[in-house]
Amino acid sequence: MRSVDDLTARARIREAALARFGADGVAGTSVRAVAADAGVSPALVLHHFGSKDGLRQACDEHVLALIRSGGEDAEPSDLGALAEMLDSATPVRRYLGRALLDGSPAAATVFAEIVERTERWLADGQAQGWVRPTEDSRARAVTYVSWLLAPLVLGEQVGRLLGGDVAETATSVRGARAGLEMLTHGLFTDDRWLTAFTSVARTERGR
Amino acid sequence: MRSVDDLTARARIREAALARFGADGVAGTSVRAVAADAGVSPALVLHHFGSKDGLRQACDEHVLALIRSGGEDAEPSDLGALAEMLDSATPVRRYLGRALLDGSPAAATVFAEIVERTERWLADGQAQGWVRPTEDSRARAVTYVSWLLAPLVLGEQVGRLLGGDVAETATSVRGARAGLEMLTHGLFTDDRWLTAFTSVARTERGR
DNA sequence: GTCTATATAATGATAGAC
DNA sequence: GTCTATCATTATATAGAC
Repeated sequence: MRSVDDLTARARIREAALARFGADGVAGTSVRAVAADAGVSPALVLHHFGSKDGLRQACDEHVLALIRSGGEDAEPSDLGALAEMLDSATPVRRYLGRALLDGSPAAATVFAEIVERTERWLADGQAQGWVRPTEDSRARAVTYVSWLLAPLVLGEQVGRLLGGDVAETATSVRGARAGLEMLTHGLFTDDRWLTAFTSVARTERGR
Repeated sequence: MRSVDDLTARARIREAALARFGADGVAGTSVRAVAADAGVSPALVLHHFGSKDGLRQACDEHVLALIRSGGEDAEPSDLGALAEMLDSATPVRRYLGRALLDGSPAAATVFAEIVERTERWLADGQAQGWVRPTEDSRARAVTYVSWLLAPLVLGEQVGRLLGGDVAETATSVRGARAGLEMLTHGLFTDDRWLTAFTSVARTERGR
């Protein structure tokens, strides 16, 4: 693991901004705070990135590159390489969570790309017989990804209720196991909620 | 539906703050902006709520009361009364999403209460035979709730990829249906991911 | 590349009239 | 209850020396 002062000042600033933006949000973070964390003057931050928004964009692009590098090779979007990358880098996880909520362009791209990969992955599985068929494969992929990313945004809440620290390995293992259980055996033993919902949706559409 | 100017100034300010806080975050919202939306002077906002943080607390409590009123009577925490309430009030949804991410006390309470209700609901279902048994009912309830609330936080992303407007009825119906499908029939046809994960988790713990 | 010093605008909050 | 006027602080951003 490389230490902090191995980085150039520019990279150190970006790293500090990523952490701050993730923790307090972009609006809740001042250039001064980032500069202090990075051990430089506020002016240097703006010298390198032009403006606060420029700094935000640089963080966006950095995270986007990270996500892309950590998933294109391995099997797409299951709980594999991507989850591992996110699990090892808490600041990135937090930043991405906030970016998804704030709706930055890069976050939208990340989400769309993960959905794309997931949809292909599920289609492969369906062809090979280990994924159940569905009428609306797009909606399934989107919903699956939103479930996959949910702990990323709700991590603090999940962590508190599951005992350990947020994103502590033991904690996330409990959640992931419970999730996989529901995804393989299902949660309900019969169709009652599915049929109930379908009829409600029909009524809704028909009125 | 009651119109905006039926409300007292105090309520109008709170309503405006809820919307702004939800859209731009607390840090990204100025007292002046809230005052402008509510059609009052900035000073009046602080007169009624003491400080910006007081205003935030008032919003928290209001949302907490809303959630409690919209779920205690009906069947707890399935896609029923709660989902309906959230579906009809976009500003509340957005506010709650941000509050969950920011980790306000009220948001933590909301999350914990929903998990509590859900766990009881699932236990009932298990006793009556329409919910599958599990080893870790707590983790399952937490994970289920995080999935239930995922579209709330990732709504913008989900909406964009599913075509329609965010939280448009037709759009959310597609996602909800896909989710229920996975929860009743399961997503995978065999144990491959569950066993793979279990063995990985064992290795992780053993080292 | 990095700093100090500073301009300029916006922010949360207060005082006091009505 | 509601306003106008204002203060003190903090914000982003720039200028220019080193």
